[in-house]
Amino acid sequence: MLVPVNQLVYNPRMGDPVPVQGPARRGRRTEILEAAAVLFAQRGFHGVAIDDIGRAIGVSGPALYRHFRGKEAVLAQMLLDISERLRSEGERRVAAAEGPEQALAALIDGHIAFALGRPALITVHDRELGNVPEPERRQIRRLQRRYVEQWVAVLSRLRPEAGEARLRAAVHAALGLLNSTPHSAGGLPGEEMRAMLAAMARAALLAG
Amino acid sequence: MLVPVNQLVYNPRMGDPVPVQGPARRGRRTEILEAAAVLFAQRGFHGVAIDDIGRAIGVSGPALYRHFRGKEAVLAQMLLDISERLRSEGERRVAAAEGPEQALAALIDGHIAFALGRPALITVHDRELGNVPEPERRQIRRLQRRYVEQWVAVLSRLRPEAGEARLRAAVHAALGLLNSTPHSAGGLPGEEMRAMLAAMARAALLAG
DNA sequence: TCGCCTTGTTAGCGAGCGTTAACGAACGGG
DNA sequence: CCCGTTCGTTAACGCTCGCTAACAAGGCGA
Repeated sequence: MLVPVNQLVYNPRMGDPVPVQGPARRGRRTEILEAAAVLFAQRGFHGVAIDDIGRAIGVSGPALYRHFRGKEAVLAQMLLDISERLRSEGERRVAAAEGPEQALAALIDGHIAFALGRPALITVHDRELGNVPEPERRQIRRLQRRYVEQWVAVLSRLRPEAGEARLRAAVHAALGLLNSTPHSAGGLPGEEMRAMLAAMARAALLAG
Repeated sequence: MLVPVNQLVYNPRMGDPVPVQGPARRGRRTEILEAAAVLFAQRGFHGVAIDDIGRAIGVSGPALYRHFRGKEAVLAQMLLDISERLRSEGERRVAAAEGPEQALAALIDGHIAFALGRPALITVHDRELGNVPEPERRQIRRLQRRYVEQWVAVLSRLRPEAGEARLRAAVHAALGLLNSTPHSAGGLPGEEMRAMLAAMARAALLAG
């Protein structure tokens, strides 16, 4: 099997170069972010060493510093990506929907797709904000707040009698329900799980 | 103010002994477990040092080894306590209820009381199992499973048409909803929060 | 072809961690 | 009154970690 040279890992101590297994050579930054997400989700930010991340993608530890300013920068970039993606996807979906019922369903479906498709990212997203250094922490919080406010806005059109504080708390609880799926994964086939979570989230939001 | 001598912290480097502030002299083991729970919830198991735990209760780091075999033993004891308490309380409540509707409401209320009353414990309980060493890990898992099965049993009497796998997944999701309250805490007065969470969990479980 | 840029490598530093060792003050029973 | 037990202390060991330094190989434009 022939492999382009830039897919080889250089390591004179390990004998001949070896092809990088993995997702077909996107940028190394992305590769690092994905490997780190899985590790952070499994063991927590402080439980993962720089060398672990490197080993997961077939390079040595300090190679990471060619792409990030440090370990905290990896986490910060990761959470920024997730928050921004949730927010923009949410905006897109709400704009494309006609009426608040459809908008709510679209928000729920989008969040479920993300939670089931990238469980590690969702896990890190709601556990590790406290380890992000201060400048980026604020930005991530802002994005998260904007995302929640989309949900609240949609929901307050469906339940105009409820106060905003209550709706916000209800949205947080519903997101907690959806975000818990990575931990309790398995058991159910994907499509059934998706439908069940959607029904549960919808019922909870309308009952809260 | 007079203080019993055994409430004084001995530390020759810090000048005169100083009264222990804190919950009125229960056992040191309990004191350590409670302080550690708060710290673990805030920063994660690996983000907390032995010295942090000691400092939180007014003693130095290695004092902990008079009461626990090590840092992991603190975590293990903590999760064992929580799991056992959830399980036994659940059993008690289910036994005291008449009919599955009341039993479900009792389980929900009990879990909410625990989540709102001891947010740090709940947080640690569903995040840090992975850091518990192997002998105790299994025991904790067994207790958790028994607790979930109580929920499943009650729910399957209310919805006999649904398969057990589906009910189990629904229960996990509902517990995720309830366990998320520590993160989104505040905003709502306690009683309103309690009632809202109960309504949401009930609706979600009956809709899933 | 030369030389720079990119992206790896290994070696090592300094800090922090969990843990153990050795010791000391207060208390309680003989 | 002493002496063992309990529960603290400080010091230090060994290990791991994040990060930097110094160097190397391949690609590519002038």
